[in-house]
Amino acid sequence: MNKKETVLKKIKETGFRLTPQRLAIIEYLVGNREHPSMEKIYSDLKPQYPMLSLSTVYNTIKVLKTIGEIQELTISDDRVYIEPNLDPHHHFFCEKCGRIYDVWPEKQTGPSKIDGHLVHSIQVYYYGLCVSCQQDSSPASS
Amino acid sequence: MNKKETVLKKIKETGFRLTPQRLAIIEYLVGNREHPSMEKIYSDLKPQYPMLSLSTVYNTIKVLKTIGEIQELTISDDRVYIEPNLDPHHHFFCEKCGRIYDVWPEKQTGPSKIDGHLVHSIQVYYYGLCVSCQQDSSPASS
DNA sequence: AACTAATTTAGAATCTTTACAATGAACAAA
DNA sequence: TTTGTTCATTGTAAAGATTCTAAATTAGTT
Repeated sequence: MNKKETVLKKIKETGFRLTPQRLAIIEYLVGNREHPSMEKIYSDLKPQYPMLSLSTVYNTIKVLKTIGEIQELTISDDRVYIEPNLDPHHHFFCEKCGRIYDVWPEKQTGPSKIDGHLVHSIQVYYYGLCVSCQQDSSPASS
Repeated sequence: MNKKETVLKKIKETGFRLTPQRLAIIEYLVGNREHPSMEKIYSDLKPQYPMLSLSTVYNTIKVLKTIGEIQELTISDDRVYIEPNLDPHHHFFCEKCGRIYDVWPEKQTGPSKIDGHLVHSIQVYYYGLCVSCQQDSSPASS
């Protein structure tokens, strides 16, 4: 069973309904190695699915987060980015261009408890100047 | 020279002006082990400094970030939290009550470059259920 | 085919953060 | 100490992301 089928099965099992809009969003996210914002998901899908609304994107992302099939990155204060790739890894945020890069740690450290607090997930964010922006000296893009 | 004097000196040296409002905010933050939001800083200081505006809090925080005397935590998507304590440490965010706890790593890992990207700072965020919320079974507070 | 509850939709509302323009004040130089 | 320039403050408006709402629709079940 592939990833998409796994997600659809989980949707059903948890009592959520499968709608064309949700299917479209799931297909968009499965295998996606980018970190799209809500607006990006919406505007990318809108041409092909004109019956899609931004509210539904928010709603579906909430469902997918609830069933543990995506994570939300609060790496920047301007908006939330979606991480569909649950393989444990870190992120680098370029303070100049705003791009987000995946960073793969040699070994993921993941304590289940820390100071008595129960840990559900961990996010490691690196901030700085990306390779691309180190080369050119043009002004910041955002 | 204590911490407060260091910050004041740095303000002057970098060409920024020292105003009563900025002094009040700096005094509020130096030694503060909490993670106040902009609104919290404003409402805590307002009674004693009625001539303070929220705009000035934002402005002063921007200055303090520029001179490297505070960090901003984007641990939650609802707002930015200020971290006045620059001793390198991590943070735990309780998904039930919203409290932020400091977490002190045994040894801080801090590469200056990763995949070629120049790293200026690192944030490690843990998410889960805090000690306090594990004990009681009352509904979430936010 | 009918039923019920979940979902979608568009738009309004909310909330945080930024922008703006007029007023005020810090700092340096005379 | 006074003056002048530039930066800072203030209050409000604007922007932008996210949430809420209520009516219409539809998925999944009977």
